[in-house]
Amino acid sequence: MSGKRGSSNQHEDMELRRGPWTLEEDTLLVHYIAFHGEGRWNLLARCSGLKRTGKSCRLRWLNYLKPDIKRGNLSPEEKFLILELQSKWGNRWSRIAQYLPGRTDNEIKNYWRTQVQKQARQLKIAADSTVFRDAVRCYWTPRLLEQTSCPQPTQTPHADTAATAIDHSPRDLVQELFQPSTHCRFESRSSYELSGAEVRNPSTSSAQVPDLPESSWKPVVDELGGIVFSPFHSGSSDDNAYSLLPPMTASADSYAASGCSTTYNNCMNSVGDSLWSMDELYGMLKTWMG
DNA sequence: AATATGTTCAACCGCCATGAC
DNA sequence: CGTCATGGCGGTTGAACATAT
Repeated sequence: MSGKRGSSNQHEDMELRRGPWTLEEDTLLVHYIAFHGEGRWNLLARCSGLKRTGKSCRLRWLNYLKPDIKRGNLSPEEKFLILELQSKWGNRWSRIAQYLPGRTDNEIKNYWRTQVQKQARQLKIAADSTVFRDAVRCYWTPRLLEQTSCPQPTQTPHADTAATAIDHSPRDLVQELFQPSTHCRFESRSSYELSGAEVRNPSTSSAQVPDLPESSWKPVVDELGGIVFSPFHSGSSDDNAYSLLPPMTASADSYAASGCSTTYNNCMNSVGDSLWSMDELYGMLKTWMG
């Protein structure tokens, strides 16, 4: 709480309200800002008649009342961006939020905690571990990409795409982040790189997926911080597709076309058709990742 | 229908950086 | 240079709601 030290004034002496904001308070805050603009939050709190701290007013405005706040569920593109940027920058939520127009750092943080960390807990992996990040990139990211209408790479890759993409829409940024030649590769295929289009439509793509030994399907961390991709593919389009759980319903053809290894299929088959065991999945991941 | 458990997300807290004095 | 006020950030909490038993 700010303003604890120093001057004792009338505003501090009066009882401050806490908890959920009322419609009246919201109206008061919106009208005040309409007349006086944002900023100087403590002054705002004192002069507006709100019995709130400046911090509370600022938070309410930035996270809820500001006109350009976007409502509703995060799009696949936005989720993809969160995963990708979090892997680059860690929990720099405000920085990540700069690349998702209309989304607040609080919302992104909540998404990460409720959705992403939940998966980590279920897998019994630390959310900040390399294993988990690889799992995100190998299972989750491809699914989100599938649900976007991109990537259809058309632009020249950037060395640091995010740093140059602040004015882009999430979809633009997804496309930039998903530049195949810089971000997607496999350890054992130095000359082979998946393009986004190939990933999206593996069964119809003209991609030349080479025959590789099962053991070669091993994701590696891209030293540039780009996407490290595994071709596991889900046909699912419901919300479960956001789960880290491996695909249950994708056709054998699509797996074959996408180059899915028999090791992977064997693992998946061994897990069963009804429920996934997180322990088994984690064991498979460990084996699979070497 | 009642209760327990899990999930979501708005709001708060404490710390830190910055700038004014 | 030290003190203080302020704003911003990331972590955490808890009420409301949803789902399971």
